[in-house]
Amino acid sequence: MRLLLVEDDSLLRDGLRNELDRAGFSVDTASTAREARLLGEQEAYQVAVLDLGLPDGSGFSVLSDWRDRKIRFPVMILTARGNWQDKVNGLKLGADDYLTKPFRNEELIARLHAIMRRSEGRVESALRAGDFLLDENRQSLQVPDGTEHLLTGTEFRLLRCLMSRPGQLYSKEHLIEQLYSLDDSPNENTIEAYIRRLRKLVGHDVIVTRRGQGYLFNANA
Amino acid sequence: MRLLLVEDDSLLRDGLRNELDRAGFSVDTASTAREARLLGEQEAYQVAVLDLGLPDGSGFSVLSDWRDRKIRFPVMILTARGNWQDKVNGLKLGADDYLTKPFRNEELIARLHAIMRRSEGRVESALRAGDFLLDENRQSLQVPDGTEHLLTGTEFRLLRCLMSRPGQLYSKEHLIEQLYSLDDSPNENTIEAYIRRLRKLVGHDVIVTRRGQGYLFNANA
DNA sequence: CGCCAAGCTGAAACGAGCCTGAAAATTGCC
DNA sequence: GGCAATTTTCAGGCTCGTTTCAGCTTGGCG
Repeated sequence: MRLLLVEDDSLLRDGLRNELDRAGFSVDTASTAREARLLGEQEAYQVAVLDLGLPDGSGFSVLSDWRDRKIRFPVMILTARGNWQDKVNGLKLGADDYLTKPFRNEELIARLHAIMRRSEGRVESALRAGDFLLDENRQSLQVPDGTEHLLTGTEFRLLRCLMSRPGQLYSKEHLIEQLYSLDDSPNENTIEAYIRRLRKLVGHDVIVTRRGQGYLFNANA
Repeated sequence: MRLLLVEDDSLLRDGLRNELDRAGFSVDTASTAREARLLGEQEAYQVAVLDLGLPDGSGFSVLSDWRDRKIRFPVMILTARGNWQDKVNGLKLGADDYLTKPFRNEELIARLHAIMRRSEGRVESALRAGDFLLDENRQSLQVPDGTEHLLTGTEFRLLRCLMSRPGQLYSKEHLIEQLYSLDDSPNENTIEAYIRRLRKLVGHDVIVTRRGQGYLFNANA
């Protein structure tokens, strides 16, 4: 789940990146408006966290720029406490939520999950496909016979990607883009290795290989 | 589906070629205006991607040259950010779309499909001929009795070519040109072999042989 | 009618892509 | 710093899509 974090204060940025990493996001960071615009246009994120106070221009301009270009991932705005005006402007420009500093990391993450669910038109915090249930909070998978498997971080993110649209074909390249941030892309074989491990849980035929094209999740196999 | 990629930056060029390859195009590349003019005139492309910044003359000259010579494949122009003038000039000269760097590869590919559909006067992303339906996304063929067949990469590209203009005669030579890039052309018998496999799906008489001339798709056979 | 060229066909050869088990590297934690 | 869990890589084997081959059939032409 790719996330773009736009924050100029390096201390806060690194702290947040760390926190978001552990929460299962693939984080890219930008520290300037310029960088933010570029990355937002070039890469496919599921969500962005945008601090309004940037050295080379307000975060607003970044946001409106993205929206002009029909870039549509949900955006969470960060701003200093109690700035009424900012909130109105932000939401007007199409921000999806708004958080005043200081805040607790758990709250940020919870709200991020919320706006992402909303943007996918989802209500519950678990992903269902056939008799498979992927629990976002417990990072676990419930299989048709009822047993629950705890997943490692990467297992979870890969499976979430596949299960988010059952039947949809995902190339290995695309999956790598989704699971990792820009600056560390592993070998494609890594995906094959994880597919193998997931198949041990869900059953071999539930994840279908389309040779030369990619993989897809097929709940009724 | 042949595509001419004109881009002088070798890094970007190779990256794009890769991406376009996977998207099912047979890509030839040119890195200079001279090369671009030549290939555009000599070969039959369905679409071209043209960077404006070339070492030996602007991409504009290439485009106007093509258009003067009544070469009519759709052209997607690439240019640096926010150059209004370029956009106006480009569209005036008969470019079909315009993308500013940087951009996301998915966007480029989506837009390429769009301008190609437009240039063929087609709207949906599936190709219909009689009761046959070729689905670009699923890379599959629906036959008159309703069953869906998944196609391999080459089967798909060949069938797409034939179905794009039902009744149109295509020589084996021409089909090879369409399916493969300049630097790897297989034996003509390869086409015969694939025709045979497609006939097993669509029915023998739906693909008509014109001895010494080629093949054509005839939906009502 | 008989010859030749073009096309058809089944099978085999080839190679890229995928799978697999294990080893190596990395990360997190005490 | 050392241990355990996780992630990533590697090498080998296997599968399937692609291409070729050789023999056969068909159609056109004298």
